[in-house]
Amino acid sequence: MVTRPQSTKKHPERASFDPQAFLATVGAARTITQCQKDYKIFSQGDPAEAVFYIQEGRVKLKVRSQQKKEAVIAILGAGDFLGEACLIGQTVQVATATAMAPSFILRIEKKEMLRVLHEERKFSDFFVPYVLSRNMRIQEDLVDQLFNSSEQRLARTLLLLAHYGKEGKPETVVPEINQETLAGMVGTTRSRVSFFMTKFKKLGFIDYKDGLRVHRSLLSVVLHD
Amino acid sequence: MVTRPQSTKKHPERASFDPQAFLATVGAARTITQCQKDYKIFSQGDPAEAVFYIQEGRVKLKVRSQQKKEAVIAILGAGDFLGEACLIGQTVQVATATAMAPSFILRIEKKEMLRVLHEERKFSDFFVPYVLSRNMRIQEDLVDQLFNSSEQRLARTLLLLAHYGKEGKPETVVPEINQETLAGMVGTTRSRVSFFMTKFKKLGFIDYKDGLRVHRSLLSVVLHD
DNA sequence: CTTGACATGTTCAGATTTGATCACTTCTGG
DNA sequence: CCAGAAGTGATCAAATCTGAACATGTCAAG
Repeated sequence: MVTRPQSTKKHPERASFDPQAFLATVGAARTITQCQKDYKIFSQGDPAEAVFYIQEGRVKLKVRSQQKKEAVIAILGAGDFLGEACLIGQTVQVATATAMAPSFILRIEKKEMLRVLHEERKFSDFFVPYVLSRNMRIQEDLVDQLFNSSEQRLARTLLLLAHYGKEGKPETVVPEINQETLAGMVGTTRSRVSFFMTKFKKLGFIDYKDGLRVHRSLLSVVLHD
Repeated sequence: MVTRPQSTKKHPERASFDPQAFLATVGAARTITQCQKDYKIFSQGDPAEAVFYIQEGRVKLKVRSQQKKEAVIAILGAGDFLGEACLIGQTVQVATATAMAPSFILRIEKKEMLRVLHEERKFSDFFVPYVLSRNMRIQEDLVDQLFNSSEQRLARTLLLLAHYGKEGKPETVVPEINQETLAGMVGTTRSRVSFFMTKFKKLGFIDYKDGLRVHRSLLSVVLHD
């Protein structure tokens, strides 16, 4: 399963932090890239020497195994960081980061990131909770994997992608997500995803009026035994 | 699958940090508990208002689902933190933490933890890489779940528990770990674990001379298609 | 020694999942 | 208009997994 896109709300325990203010501090050691859908920010195996920050857009983090299987371990959005592992000595990227939509990506050199983390209290006060929350997100995904069937995981993924939990209305899922990617997120095969999608459609849990729409009734799948 | 016990080596990118020095700074808002095997540090659902630090010992983090299934999401050792989620506003524990061996556990009140993180640069310089490395560990577990069969995941878990990657010698696995727990870590059933354990035994990948011992040859299971 | 509590080995039928394949539908560019 | 590419729906045998049952082994308390 996969980490859901970052919701805009931040950490309740902390005064919110203005990314712009942060930008100001990193001086020259940063680059802003405006990129299109399918642009590769980095690839698995690339040397890891910078951290990336999503100003706007959506990015998919994909891992490929020796056996050529692929899994999507996270879908990240505005406010998320990528490639933080280089900060703890990871020398190569363990995943491939691809833009799923036009995005603005900020690149901060590892050295600069370390300096800012060390010297700018405001920034580390912001970053610690951020990393902790990423932790929680991944942990939830792991728990989901350990407990639930692929049908339930698909349902959960769809609900999260539709950012459920906000309002009660059926919400449109990010349109540009195909069953292949869903399979990678859920940890199953495309044929399985297709199978469940038609099942959900038949049961009225989802529909395709103007893109894929997820109904709250899909929750019953997640909750059921 | 499950996060392996903390190895003693710390983050290569950072000067090492002396937990004792850290202890000195937290003053009165900490408690040291010496506890026995099976002592519950906290239970799923408990209010989360402190962070715990393992000075010595080993702790199992278990989650129970509505359907009463249980999964072990991490096995933590000396130098690891527990219950950090309260720092980002999590109000109840999402897991149960149980000592697997006699342990020394330090309890730091949330408020104090936040203060120290904010004010003691040395501490946050230590904590950020720590949380990032936890992140990596969980992420690896997630990837393992997404890619590998339960047989492979069991093999990987055993190798990690035997802290493979240090030397080359067969190493004794923590003796006090039963198949039930292994099943919870791997995300499968006990009967499956038993089945694979006997298989591994027959193939000479593990043996029981003086506790469970894992051979490097078990790696072949992890690596094989 | 006997009992009970636990951990483990084994089996098995039924459920689920995989992986591969084929057909059908949009699209898109030439 | 056509060819190719990509996404989807569907099927199916083989592989894998679940959940439950039952047998055995070990240990400690009574």
